[in-house]
Order: sequence, then C-alpha cells, then structure tokens
Amino acid sequence: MSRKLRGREAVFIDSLLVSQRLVPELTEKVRTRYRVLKRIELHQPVGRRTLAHVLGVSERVLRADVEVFKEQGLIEVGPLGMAITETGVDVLQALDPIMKTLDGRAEMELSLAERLGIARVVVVSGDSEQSEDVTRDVGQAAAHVLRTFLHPPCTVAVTGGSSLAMLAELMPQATTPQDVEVVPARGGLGERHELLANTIASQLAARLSGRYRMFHVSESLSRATAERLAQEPTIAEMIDRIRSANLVVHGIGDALTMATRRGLDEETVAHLALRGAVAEAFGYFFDAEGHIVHMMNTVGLKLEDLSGDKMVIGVAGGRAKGPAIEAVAHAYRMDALVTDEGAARAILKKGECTHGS
Amino acid sequence: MSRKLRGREAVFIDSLLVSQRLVPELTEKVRTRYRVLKRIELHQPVGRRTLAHVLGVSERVLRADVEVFKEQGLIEVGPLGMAITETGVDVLQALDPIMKTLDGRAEMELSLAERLGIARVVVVSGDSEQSEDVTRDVGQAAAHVLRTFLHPPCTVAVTGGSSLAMLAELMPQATTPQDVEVVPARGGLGERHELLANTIASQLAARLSGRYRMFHVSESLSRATAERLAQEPTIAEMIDRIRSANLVVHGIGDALTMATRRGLDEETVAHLALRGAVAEAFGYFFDAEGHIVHMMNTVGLKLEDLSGDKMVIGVAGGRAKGPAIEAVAHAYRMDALVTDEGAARAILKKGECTHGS
DNA sequence: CTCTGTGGGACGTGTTGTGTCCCGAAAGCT
DNA sequence: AGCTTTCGGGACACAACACGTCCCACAGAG
Repeated sequence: MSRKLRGREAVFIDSLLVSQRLVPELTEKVRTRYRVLKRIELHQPVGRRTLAHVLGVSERVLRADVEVFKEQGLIEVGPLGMAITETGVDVLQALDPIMKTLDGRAEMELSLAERLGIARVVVVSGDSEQSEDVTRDVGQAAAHVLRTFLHPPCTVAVTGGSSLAMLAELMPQATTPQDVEVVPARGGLGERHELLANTIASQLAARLSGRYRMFHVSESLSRATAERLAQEPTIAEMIDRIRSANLVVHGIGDALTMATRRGLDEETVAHLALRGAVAEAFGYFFDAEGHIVHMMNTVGLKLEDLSGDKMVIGVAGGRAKGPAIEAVAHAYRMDALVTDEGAARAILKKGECTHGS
Repeated sequence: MSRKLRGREAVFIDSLLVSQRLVPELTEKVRTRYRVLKRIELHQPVGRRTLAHVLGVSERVLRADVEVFKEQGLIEVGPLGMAITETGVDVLQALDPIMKTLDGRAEMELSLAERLGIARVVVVSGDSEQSEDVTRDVGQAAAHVLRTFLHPPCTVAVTGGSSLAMLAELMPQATTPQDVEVVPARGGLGERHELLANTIASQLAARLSGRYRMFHVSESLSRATAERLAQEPTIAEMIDRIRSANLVVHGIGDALTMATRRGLDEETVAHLALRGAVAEAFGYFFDAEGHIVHMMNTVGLKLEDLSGDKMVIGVAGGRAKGPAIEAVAHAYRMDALVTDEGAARAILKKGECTHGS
C-alpha cells in the first residue's frame, strides 16, 4: 500500500507521476478529462447536457473541457452529439495504463492475478452497481481483451448476460471479413432477449465481420428428450463445434440472483442455499471452494471442456460479484478476467487477513 | 521537424506528451514550474524576490509555485532563502529528458551528435548570451556528464573559462574521499583569477574530495626558457601527469575573443584573422576546418595527446560559440559536448542547406 | 407536425488569481 | 554592537477568469 518511490526507472517511465509532484492540481484535471473523454467514447454520439448530467458536473464546466477536446481534435461534434475521433481513442488507450497506476488499479490487477491464479486481470474504474456506465466500461475492456486473444480462424463461444451484451455492443466494427465463428456457449438459458447468448453471438459476429450460429434448445426439456435431441446430426455437430471452441467468453453471476433469474423451483433454490452455492457460470453453480453444486439441464459447453489450449475469459462487474468470481477461479482455469474496482476490492479486502503481505 | 506519432511505444512512454492532448494548458505550467525549480537548484539558497526578478515573473505568482513546492517537499525554506531538497533534485532529473523532448532539444542533441561525430551531446535550454543563468545550467550539465565519465582512480585535466568555473562550482559535493587528481590542462593562460585553470582545478578537486596539483608557468616566457623549465624534474613529472590524464574537460572559445583576452599582440591577431581562425581550445587556435592556425607558447596538454582512451569533454555555450564548436569538432575527437540551445541552433541552422534531411 | 435532443451564444455573479504593499526576524557587514 | 539587507509570511484590493444559468436556431424521431 505504501506509495514508495520504486527506483529511478519507474519514476522515469511515468512522467505523469513525476509531474504530479511539480503540478499536483494536474492529476485531478487529467483524471476528470480522462473520465469525460471516456464517457464520450462509451456513449457516442452523446450530447453535452446528458453527458453533464451523467457525469454529475455542471453543463458549463463540461463545456470548457469539450471545447479543448474539439480544439485538440480528440472529438468531433455533429448535430446528433459528440463522437470521439481516432486520435481521441489513441490518447485514451495511451493514458489507460497511467490512470490504472494513478488510482492503484494496476496494483490491484497484480494482486488479483496472483490470488486467483489468472494470468491476465483487467480492473476498470468504478463499480457496476453504482453506475450503468461502469458496466459499459467493463464490456469495452472485455472486448479489448477478446481482440488480443482473437487469432482467426477460430471459434468463440459466448454466454449471455449484461456484461457480454456490452462486450458485443462496444466491440469495434471490423472493416474486413474475418474467419471467426461465434456460437452461444449453451442453449436456452432464460434471459431477456437482448441478454440472450444467441442475440449476443449474432451481434458480436456482426462486429467481428464473422459468422454466427444460432442454437435453440430450451432448458425445460426432460433429460431424456435433451439427450435424444443431442443425437440429432445438426445439433450434434453444433454441440461439437461449441465444445471445441478456441475461445470462451463468459459472464459470472451470483448464485441466488441467477437462480431466480433462471426460474429455478423453490426446492432447487433451497438445495443451492443448503450446499452454499455462491457462483454461477454457463449453467453451473459453484460453492465458495469451486465445487459443482448444481448444473442446469441444458446442452452445450461442459466444464470438462475448459482445458487444453482453450482460452477462457471471465467477465463480471460489481461489488456483489466478488465471492462469485473467487469461487469460479477455484473451479477452473481462466486465462483472463475482466472486472471492476468494486468486485476487485471486495475480493482483496476479504483476503486481507489471510493474505497479509 | 514533423512531430509525427512515433509508434505506440514512444507515446506510451511519454505520458506527458499524451496528457498534453488532454490538458494542453498544463504543459506550460509544468514548464514554468520546472524552470522555477531549476533556478532554485542553481541559485540555492535564494530568496523569493530575487528569484522573481531573475525569472521575470511577479513576486506573487512565484509565491504560489513556491508554496506548492514546499507542500510537496521539493524545497526547504530557511532564513537565508529557499533550497532544493533531495526529492526535488530527483524530480528535476526525472523530468529532464521530458523537457528535452518537449522543446525539441532531444532532437537537436541527436542531430548534433550525428553532425559533429560526438557520441554524447547535451543541450541545455536557453542561450548563455541572453542570461547568466544559462551558463550556470551548462556548467551543471557538464558537471553531471563529468560525473558519469569519472571512474576513480583517474586524473582529470581542466582548462579555465567561465563554463569550467561553473562546472566546478556546481559539481555536487562528494561525501567520501575519491582517488581523483585534478590538474590544469595547461599552465598560465591569462584569465581573471576565478577563471584560471589552477583555481578551477582546486575547486573541482575540493568538490570531488580528490587531490589537485597547481602548475604555474607563465606564457610570457621565451621558448628556450620554457623548454629548459620543462626539463626540471618536478615540472616534467607534472607535465607527464597532465598529458596522461584520463579525462580532459575543456572550454571552447571564439578565436578573436580569446586572442584579445589572452593579450596576443596585434601582429599575431592579424595573423589569426588572415588564416581564418574561429576557435580556441587549451591554447590552440583553429580555423573552420579544424586546422591548427596558432598555438600559445605554454606547456601542458598537447593536441596529439587527445587520442587513445582519453575521454574528452568539450563545454561551450552561447550562440556566438557555434562556429567555434564546429571547428574544434573537426580538429579532434570529442567524446562529449555540453552546450546550450543558442549554440546548437547556430550550428544546425548553418548546416541546414548542406545537410537537408 | 411536434417534441426532444443537439451545439453555440450571452450574461450576471462569485471565486480565484494576482499585484503590491507591509512586517518581524535573521544573517552579514561595518 | 548597530546597521543594512535580505529573508518568508501576512494582508488586501482589484481584476480576471470560471462558472451557473438561461436562451436560441436547428435537426432528427415519433
């Protein structure tokens, strides 16, 4: 926690950290401007007034910032609002690691990576519970991570959920067609339409200029019917495709929340509570140690498929998701985790006593 | 000259250059603050009023800056003025390369290094002709360069001149004794006392916690007398010591200026002018191509000694020194050159037509 | 068509920055 | 010792800038 000088090298690299000593009021200004520009990127095109309201600042002060951005060519203003330019995106990306260092998220990422045994951890600022925007931010960050892992030709399996929906929405539009196939990880996990895995798969495929495959299997089928359905050649091929996907991007949910959202009966919910379920991911329910407590009666990706050279990316934001994230981290190997400050703090705070370093 | 984006890497490193896009008004603030802190370092201990007058800013605005510095622990205030702290020095050093990049001096250093065939070129901000402070700055930079080349045990030969005087004055005080011997490069080149090589050698030796050797030989001796003097055992040993010095730090002078300062007779001055002398260094006069035009009748370091593994550092500031620097760069190999923006621009501007890159 | 969003302009107000004094104290000089 | 010169810090009035709050013309959406 101590912000000691970490040798000449580090100070040298982060000139902002040094200039912070010379012009302390600078840091805050950079941070607010960064926040504003980031919001413009996430909401573009967006008007000045709505943006001011969202950010909780006066319209006038935001205007001052916006005028600078316009002058610097970071945004473009049109009749339907402000939009970020390419150089604006560059600036934002270049400043990202610095902002992470400034508010200690870089440190949190390292701690989480070590604690959870995940190679790449991305922590975005804020708490998804506090603001809808943070969810967007998590989604965008996840989109960025996914892009770095994406090496066509390949198959991407995605689940549903708000985080994944944001991912698809904020994935930059690919200009050239790519040999990428997007599939839903599991069929028919009940959600609102825009949060369905199928919907997300189609939107993500469109953004990546790739193909997608629908997969309609209701979870209300009996086990026998489901098994017979799986024998069907087209279905079987689809399942095979899913299970051999190169990348898996999935949301992580709180057990109880997901149980009710999935419409589980009272008996099962009681069973979950009894066995201490805290997390849900692609139809599986886990307890705090990562043991399987229950699984949905659907076909598609199975837990044992998450091995070998498959890249697994977990996405979840919000303070309440902390325990769930920790649980699934015990259950199986993840290559990357994208989360937010709220969840990250929840995990790290809990482990403070046992992890005291 | 085009300030193109030099790939992601460079942008990433210099976060200040990126934040410049986000908060442009900030850059200037950083620059002024840097200037102020630098002046405090160079003049410490110094009062607020005198400093304000030197910097040409109002007393009140400087006070605002100073209060921030005090808060940040970059300076300490005492009854005799303000002094920079260790962290202040660190901040200044860390920011140095960034300031160089910001006002294009980094680029100038590279161009000069290539043009003059000198491995290490340091260009400080400003023009020694405009302000006495720049001379101090050049001296300090030279002191810094000298320290990086200094590997005891070794012998350092120094000349006279204002630049070298500043070097000695601004060399940080060594705490532990070092096995360093400082000697004057040549005996008896007429100057004011505080600019004499002997004086400088003694002060530099004190700063380095090393030894020094005086060397009194008037330049007004006849050649025969001088040669007989050189036979004297103690003198001979001294000369030998000088000629085998590991490091040579010397000023570079304008030929005419130095000719009059050294009190050459009119005949010789006319001779110099006729043969196109533009530069002087340790008693030698050179024309623009680096040919020897004249040499002072003194004993000590000879031009042919500047070879082998001897490290040669040239120091000169001021726009008028441009041609002189270029001339000596042709005359012999220098390992490092410390100069200022005025001289650097003079050299680069002259070479623009022939060097058009 | 209305209606709600957009950006841009205008203006009074309040806070902040700034120039200019003054004061007590401490170091250096005579 | 007494004097002078500098130091840092405090005070205050004035100006400048930033800010909150309106307004307007206009362009898509329903």
